[in-house]
Amino acid sequence: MELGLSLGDASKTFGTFMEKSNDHHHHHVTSKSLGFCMGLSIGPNVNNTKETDQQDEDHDDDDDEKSKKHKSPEAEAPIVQLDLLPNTPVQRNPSSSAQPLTFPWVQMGGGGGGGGGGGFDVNKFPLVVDHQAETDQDGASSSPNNSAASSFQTDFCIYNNNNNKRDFDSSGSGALGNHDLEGERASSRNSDDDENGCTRKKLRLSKDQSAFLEESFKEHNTLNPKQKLALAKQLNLRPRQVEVWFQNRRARTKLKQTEVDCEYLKRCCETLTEENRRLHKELQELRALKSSNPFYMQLPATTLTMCPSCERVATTTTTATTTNPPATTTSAATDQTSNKGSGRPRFYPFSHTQNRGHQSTSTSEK
DNA sequence: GGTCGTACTCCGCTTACGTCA
DNA sequence: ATTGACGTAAGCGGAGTACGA
Repeated sequence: MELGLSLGDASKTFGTFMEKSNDHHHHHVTSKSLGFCMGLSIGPNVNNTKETDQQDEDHDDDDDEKSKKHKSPEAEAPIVQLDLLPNTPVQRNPSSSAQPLTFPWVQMGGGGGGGGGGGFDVNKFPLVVDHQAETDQDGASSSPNNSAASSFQTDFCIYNNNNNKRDFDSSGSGALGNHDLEGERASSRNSDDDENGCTRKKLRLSKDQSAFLEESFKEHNTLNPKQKLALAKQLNLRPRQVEVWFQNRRARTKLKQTEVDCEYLKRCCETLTEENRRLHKELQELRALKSSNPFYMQLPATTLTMCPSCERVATTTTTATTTNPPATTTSAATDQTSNKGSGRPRFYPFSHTQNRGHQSTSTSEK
């Protein structure tokens, strides 16, 4: 009797898994490839590569070098990829794709007395905050972000008055006492924060601004200085704000990707545990069958082995007296030790010598 | 060519604020 | 009205890189 339970060459199966994983199919480690290896591919992923390639195409200007500098960490993201970019609709100008994106708040600002061709500028201190007009405009969208922007403008009034007009804080939050502290903590690296003579408080970007940035992030998750300035100008934000937004956005993407990876690996682990349990049970059953039916030993053994390379199943019938199991479980080293000096011929159903694409599962064959 | 200082950007961590249930 | 959880803008520090002196 011969029990040919080939679990495959671990290393080869791992390679197979990796190849499959890179092929956008992140299935579980299938039971078909009986190799007990877990592919935790942390190699370069396709999506990021594509993204950076596109980025390279976009950056055929002077800023190429700088924009390429910090590419590598992102390129090493795990292969388990999920498009985490929300499908945020951005209101593009449908009439002309060549024209820059326009947003309602830009036009509102121009027509609503914002002046200076500017729209709703969250970074400029309004001389007079027309709160009624603001709420009227917000009424059209009823967006909480817009309302946040309104309170933000009110806060700007506060900061524009030497950080001391706390009574004007319309938000009524309990953090008023931190305003002076905020002012002191202004970073020297953000010198543009002080261009208006005061330090800035944290703000909420408007819905449209976020949508625009999101669209831009879809195109390239990093910015070169030129793009940053253009975005900042288009959104009436400071370049530093655009920069921070992209940094935070990348961090969020990475965090979510990590969560997805973790979940995927968890499922892989569960699958492999279950597979391991099943194979152990199968092995026990076969051993029990072997002990209970010795007559079975007289029959030619049937070896069902799967090539780890091409996953082709080969069935071979041979005599029990002249063959050894190709591999009971795992390593060729084990086979080597067990057969050392025995002089027994070994049998493998695959003629790998004729096909260089298939690696032998045992070194003792050579 | 090697070294140093500076500027810039990135990331990770953290803080603080706004929003919502 | 209060409160805790959550999302996120922003600050800070360290690291890496480019560039000129």
